[in-house]
Amino acid sequence: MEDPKHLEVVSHLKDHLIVSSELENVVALFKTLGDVTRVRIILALAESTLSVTEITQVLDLNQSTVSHQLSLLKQQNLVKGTRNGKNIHYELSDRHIMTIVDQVKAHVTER
Amino acid sequence: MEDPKHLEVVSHLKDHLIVSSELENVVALFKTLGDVTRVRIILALAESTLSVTEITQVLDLNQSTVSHQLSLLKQQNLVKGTRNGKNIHYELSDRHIMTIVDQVKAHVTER
DNA sequence: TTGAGATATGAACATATGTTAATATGTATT
DNA sequence: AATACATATTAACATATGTTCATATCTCAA
Repeated sequence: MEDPKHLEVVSHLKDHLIVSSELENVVALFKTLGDVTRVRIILALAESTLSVTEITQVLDLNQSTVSHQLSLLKQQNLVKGTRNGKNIHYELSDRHIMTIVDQVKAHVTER
Repeated sequence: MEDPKHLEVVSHLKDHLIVSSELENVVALFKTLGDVTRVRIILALAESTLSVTEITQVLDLNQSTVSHQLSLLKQQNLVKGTRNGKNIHYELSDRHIMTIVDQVKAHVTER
Protein backbone atom coordinates (compact mmCIF):
# COMPACT_ATOMS: atom_id res chain seq x y z
CA MET A 1 0.00 0.00 0.00
CA GLU A 2 1.00 3.56 -0.58
CA ASP A 3 1.30 6.36 1.89
CA PRO A 4 -1.39 8.87 0.87
CA LYS A 5 0.83 11.73 2.01
CA HIS A 6 3.47 10.51 -0.43
CA LEU A 7 1.02 10.50 -3.32
CA GLU A 8 -0.02 14.01 -2.42
CA VAL A 9 3.58 15.25 -2.46
CA VAL A 10 4.43 13.53 -5.72
CA SER A 11 1.36 14.79 -7.54
CA HIS A 12 2.33 18.36 -6.78
CA LEU A 13 6.03 17.92 -7.37
CA LYS A 14 5.79 18.44 -11.10
CA ASP A 15 4.60 22.01 -10.68
CA HIS A 16 7.27 22.97 -8.18
CA LEU A 17 10.23 21.78 -10.16
CA ILE A 18 10.33 24.46 -12.79
CA VAL A 19 13.19 24.28 -15.25
CA SER A 20 14.63 27.62 -14.30
CA SER A 21 17.42 29.28 -16.21
CA GLU A 22 19.10 29.26 -12.83
CA LEU A 23 19.25 25.49 -13.07
CA GLU A 24 20.92 25.84 -16.44
CA ASN A 25 23.54 28.13 -14.95
CA VAL A 26 24.25 25.86 -12.01
CA VAL A 27 24.65 22.89 -14.31
CA ALA A 28 26.88 24.86 -16.67
CA LEU A 29 29.16 25.71 -13.77
CA PHE A 30 29.32 22.09 -12.67
CA LYS A 31 30.04 21.04 -16.23
CA THR A 32 32.90 23.50 -16.44
CA LEU A 33 34.36 22.09 -13.23
CA GLY A 34 33.93 18.56 -14.55
CA ASP A 35 37.19 18.40 -16.44
CA VAL A 36 40.60 17.52 -15.04
CA THR A 37 42.49 20.05 -17.12
CA ARG A 38 40.27 22.93 -16.11
CA VAL A 39 40.34 22.05 -12.42
CA ARG A 40 44.12 21.71 -12.53
CA ILE A 41 44.30 25.19 -14.01
CA ILE A 42 42.06 26.48 -11.25
CA LEU A 43 44.15 24.81 -8.56
CA ALA A 44 47.31 26.26 -10.07
CA LEU A 45 45.80 29.75 -10.16
CA ALA A 46 44.74 29.28 -6.56
CA GLU A 47 48.45 29.18 -5.72
CA SER A 48 49.62 32.04 -7.88
CA THR A 49 48.76 34.36 -10.70
CA LEU A 50 50.11 32.83 -13.91
CA SER A 51 50.59 33.66 -17.54
CA VAL A 52 49.43 31.29 -20.26
CA THR A 53 52.96 30.13 -20.90
CA GLU A 54 53.52 29.49 -17.20
CA ILE A 55 50.37 27.43 -16.97
CA THR A 56 51.51 25.55 -20.03
CA GLN A 57 54.84 24.73 -18.39
CA VAL A 58 53.62 24.06 -14.87
CA LEU A 59 50.85 21.71 -15.98
CA ASP A 60 52.71 20.29 -18.93
CA LEU A 61 50.02 21.12 -21.45
CA ASN A 62 49.76 22.27 -25.02
CA GLN A 63 49.60 26.05 -25.34
CA SER A 64 46.53 25.73 -27.48
CA THR A 65 44.82 23.56 -24.93
CA VAL A 66 45.48 26.10 -22.19
CA SER A 67 44.11 28.97 -24.25
CA HIS A 68 41.00 26.99 -25.14
CA GLN A 69 40.29 26.02 -21.57
CA LEU A 70 41.03 29.47 -20.22
CA SER A 71 38.50 30.78 -22.68
CA LEU A 72 35.87 28.44 -21.24
CA LEU A 73 36.82 29.37 -17.69
CA LYS A 74 36.50 33.04 -18.60
CA GLN A 75 33.06 32.45 -20.03
CA GLN A 76 32.00 31.06 -16.67
CA ASN A 77 33.60 33.99 -14.87
CA LEU A 78 35.92 31.67 -13.02
CA VAL A 79 39.12 33.37 -14.09
CA LYS A 80 40.11 36.73 -15.50
CA GLY A 81 43.17 37.83 -17.38
CA THR A 82 44.88 41.17 -17.51
CA ARG A 83 47.45 42.05 -20.09
CA ASN A 84 50.99 42.90 -19.01
CA GLY A 85 52.97 43.62 -22.12
CA LYS A 86 53.29 40.46 -24.12
CA ASN A 87 51.93 38.33 -21.32
CA ILE A 88 48.48 37.99 -19.91
CA HIS A 89 48.30 37.35 -16.19
CA TYR A 90 45.47 35.06 -15.26
CA GLU A 91 43.98 34.80 -11.81
CA LEU A 92 40.87 33.43 -10.17
CA SER A 93 38.13 35.99 -10.55
CA ASP A 94 36.58 34.95 -7.26
CA ARG A 95 37.73 33.23 -4.09
CA HIS A 96 34.28 31.64 -3.93
CA ILE A 97 35.32 29.02 -6.43
CA MET A 98 37.89 27.57 -4.09
CA THR A 99 35.21 27.26 -1.44
CA ILE A 100 33.19 25.13 -3.81
CA VAL A 101 36.15 23.02 -4.82
CA ASP A 102 37.09 22.50 -1.18
CA GLN A 103 33.51 21.62 -0.36
CA VAL A 104 33.42 18.91 -2.98
CA LYS A 105 36.89 17.77 -2.05
CA ALA A 106 35.64 17.30 1.49
CA HIS A 107 32.66 15.35 0.26
CA VAL A 108 34.85 13.09 -1.83
CA THR A 109 37.45 12.33 0.83
CA GLU A 110 34.78 11.72 3.43
CA ARG A 111 34.00 8.19 2.28
CA MET B 1 60.84 42.72 -15.42
CA GLU B 2 59.61 39.85 -13.37
CA ASP B 3 59.07 39.63 -9.66
CA PRO B 4 61.72 37.15 -8.41
CA LYS B 5 59.33 35.91 -5.74
CA HIS B 6 56.84 35.05 -8.48
CA LEU B 7 59.45 33.07 -10.42
CA GLU B 8 60.34 31.20 -7.25
CA VAL B 9 56.72 30.22 -6.64
CA VAL B 10 56.09 29.16 -10.22
CA SER B 11 59.23 27.06 -10.46
CA HIS B 12 58.13 24.98 -7.48
CA LEU B 13 54.48 24.82 -8.43
CA LYS B 14 54.91 21.87 -10.73
CA ASP B 15 55.98 19.60 -7.87
CA HIS B 16 53.17 20.60 -5.58
CA LEU B 17 50.35 20.03 -8.00
CA ILE B 18 50.34 16.27 -8.09
CA VAL B 19 47.64 14.62 -10.12
CA SER B 20 46.08 12.85 -7.21
CA SER B 21 43.40 10.26 -7.59
CA GLU B 22 41.51 12.58 -5.29
CA LEU B 23 41.46 15.11 -8.07
CA GLU B 24 39.98 12.48 -10.37
CA ASN B 25 37.22 11.81 -7.87
CA VAL B 26 36.40 15.46 -7.37
CA VAL B 27 36.20 15.99 -11.10
CA ALA B 28 34.08 12.88 -11.56
CA LEU B 29 31.60 14.22 -9.04
CA PHE B 30 31.47 17.60 -10.78
CA LYS B 31 31.00 15.86 -14.09
CA THR B 32 28.10 13.88 -12.72
CA LEU B 33 26.47 17.07 -11.51
CA GLY B 34 27.06 18.71 -14.88
CA ASP B 35 23.94 17.43 -16.55
CA VAL B 36 20.48 18.94 -16.37
CA THR B 37 18.66 15.64 -16.22
CA ARG B 38 20.74 14.33 -13.34
CA VAL B 39 20.45 17.52 -11.33
CA ARG B 40 16.70 17.60 -11.88
CA ILE B 41 16.52 14.05 -10.53
CA ILE B 42 18.57 15.10 -7.52
CA LEU B 43 16.36 18.13 -6.89
CA ALA B 44 13.26 15.95 -7.14
CA LEU B 45 14.69 13.42 -4.70
CA ALA B 46 15.55 16.29 -2.37
CA GLU B 47 11.81 16.85 -2.07
CA SER B 48 10.70 13.26 -1.69
CA THR B 49 11.66 9.64 -2.04
CA LEU B 50 10.53 8.49 -5.47
CA SER B 51 10.25 5.34 -7.53
CA VAL B 52 11.65 5.19 -11.05
CA THR B 53 8.18 5.47 -12.52
CA GLU B 54 7.41 8.48 -10.37
CA ILE B 55 10.60 10.22 -11.45
CA THR B 56 9.68 9.41 -15.03
CA GLN B 57 6.30 11.05 -14.62
CA VAL B 58 7.29 14.01 -12.48
CA LEU B 59 10.19 15.02 -14.73
CA ASP B 60 8.54 13.93 -17.97
CA LEU B 61 11.36 11.64 -19.02
CA ASN B 62 11.82 8.33 -20.76
CA GLN B 63 11.92 5.40 -18.35
CA SER B 64 15.14 4.22 -19.89
CA THR B 65 16.73 7.62 -19.50
CA VAL B 66 15.84 7.68 -15.82
CA SER B 67 17.27 4.22 -15.22
CA HIS B 68 20.47 5.07 -17.03
CA GLN B 69 20.99 8.29 -15.14
CA LEU B 70 20.08 6.74 -11.80
CA SER B 71 22.73 4.16 -12.50
CA LEU B 72 25.33 6.92 -12.92
CA LEU B 73 24.12 8.70 -9.80
CA LYS B 74 24.40 5.43 -7.88
CA GLN B 75 27.96 4.95 -9.11
CA GLN B 76 28.82 8.31 -7.58
CA ASN B 77 27.05 7.41 -4.36
CA LEU B 78 24.69 10.31 -4.79
CA VAL B 79 21.51 8.25 -4.59
CA LYS B 80 20.55 4.84 -3.30
CA GLY B 81 17.58 2.67 -4.07
CA THR B 82 15.79 0.14 -1.93
CA ARG B 83 13.37 -2.37 -3.32
CA ASN B 84 9.76 -2.30 -2.14
CA GLY B 85 7.96 -5.06 -3.98
CA LYS B 86 7.83 -4.21 -7.64
CA ASN B 87 9.06 -0.68 -7.06
CA ILE B 88 12.42 0.66 -6.07
CA HIS B 89 12.39 3.69 -3.84
CA TYR B 90 15.21 6.06 -4.62
CA GLU B 91 16.51 8.68 -2.23
CA LEU B 92 19.54 10.90 -1.83
CA SER B 93 22.23 8.86 -0.17
CA ASP B 94 23.58 11.91 1.56
CA ARG B 95 22.28 15.32 2.57
CA HIS B 96 25.73 16.67 1.84
CA ILE B 97 24.94 16.78 -1.85
CA MET B 98 22.27 19.39 -1.34
CA THR B 99 24.79 21.52 0.51
CA ILE B 100 27.01 21.47 -2.54
CA VAL B 101 24.18 22.21 -4.91
CA ASP B 102 23.03 25.09 -2.72
CA GLN B 103 26.57 26.39 -2.54
CA VAL B 104 26.89 26.51 -6.28
CA LYS B 105 23.39 27.89 -6.62
CA ALA B 106 24.45 30.72 -4.33
CA HIS B 107 27.55 31.34 -6.39
CA VAL B 108 25.56 31.46 -9.59
CA THR B 109 22.82 33.80 -8.38
CA GLU B 110 25.38 36.12 -6.82
CA ARG B 111 26.37 37.83 -10.04
C1' DT C 1 3.28 -20.81 -14.19
C1' DT C 2 1.47 -17.31 -16.73
C1' DG C 3 0.74 -12.50 -17.22
C1' DA C 4 1.40 -7.75 -16.06
C1' DG C 5 3.92 -4.06 -14.07
C1' DA C 6 8.50 -2.07 -12.72
C1' DT C 7 13.21 -1.61 -13.54
C1' DA C 8 17.64 -2.58 -15.84
C1' DT C 9 20.50 -3.35 -19.77
C1' DG C 10 22.49 -3.34 -24.53
C1' DA C 11 22.95 -1.49 -29.03
C1' DA C 12 22.59 2.30 -32.09
C1' DC C 13 22.60 6.89 -33.01
C1' DA C 14 23.38 11.90 -33.00
C1' DT C 15 25.68 15.37 -30.67
C1' DA C 16 29.07 17.40 -27.53
C1' DT C 17 33.65 17.71 -25.95
C1' DG C 18 38.83 17.93 -25.53
C1' DT C 19 43.09 17.95 -27.92
C1' DT C 20 46.12 19.02 -31.55
C1' DA C 21 48.37 21.28 -35.53
C1' DA C 22 48.43 25.21 -38.16
C1' DT C 23 47.86 29.81 -38.38
C1' DA C 24 46.40 34.43 -37.08
C1' DT C 25 46.68 38.29 -33.99
C1' DG C 26 48.81 41.19 -30.73
C1' DT C 27 52.90 43.33 -28.42
C1' DA C 28 57.52 44.79 -27.58
C1' DT C 29 62.36 45.40 -29.19
C1' DT C 30 65.73 46.47 -32.50
C1' DA D 1 59.56 47.78 -40.74
C1' DA D 2 61.20 43.33 -39.35
C1' DT D 3 61.63 39.92 -35.99
C1' DA D 4 60.59 37.28 -31.98
C1' DC D 5 57.65 36.08 -28.35
C1' DA D 6 52.91 35.44 -26.27
C1' DT D 7 48.28 34.42 -26.89
C1' DA D 8 44.04 33.44 -29.52
C1' DT D 9 41.53 31.21 -33.08
C1' DT D 10 40.16 27.84 -36.61
C1' DA D 11 39.56 23.36 -38.46
C1' DA D 12 39.98 18.55 -37.98
C1' DC D 13 39.87 14.59 -35.46
C1' DA D 14 38.97 10.99 -32.02
C1' DT D 15 36.44 10.06 -28.09
C1' DA D 16 32.78 10.69 -24.67
C1' DT D 17 28.09 11.44 -23.61
C1' DG D 18 22.92 11.40 -23.49
C1' DT D 19 18.83 9.59 -25.43
C1' DT D 20 15.99 6.18 -27.48
C1' DC D 21 14.25 1.65 -28.89
C1' DA D 22 14.08 -2.97 -28.05
C1' DT D 23 14.50 -6.41 -24.91
C1' DA D 24 15.82 -8.72 -20.67
C1' DT D 25 15.19 -9.35 -15.73
C1' DC D 26 12.77 -9.19 -11.56
C1' DT D 27 8.60 -9.30 -8.61
C1' DC D 28 3.98 -9.97 -7.42
C1' DA D 29 -0.80 -11.63 -8.12
C1' DA D 30 -3.98 -14.70 -10.13
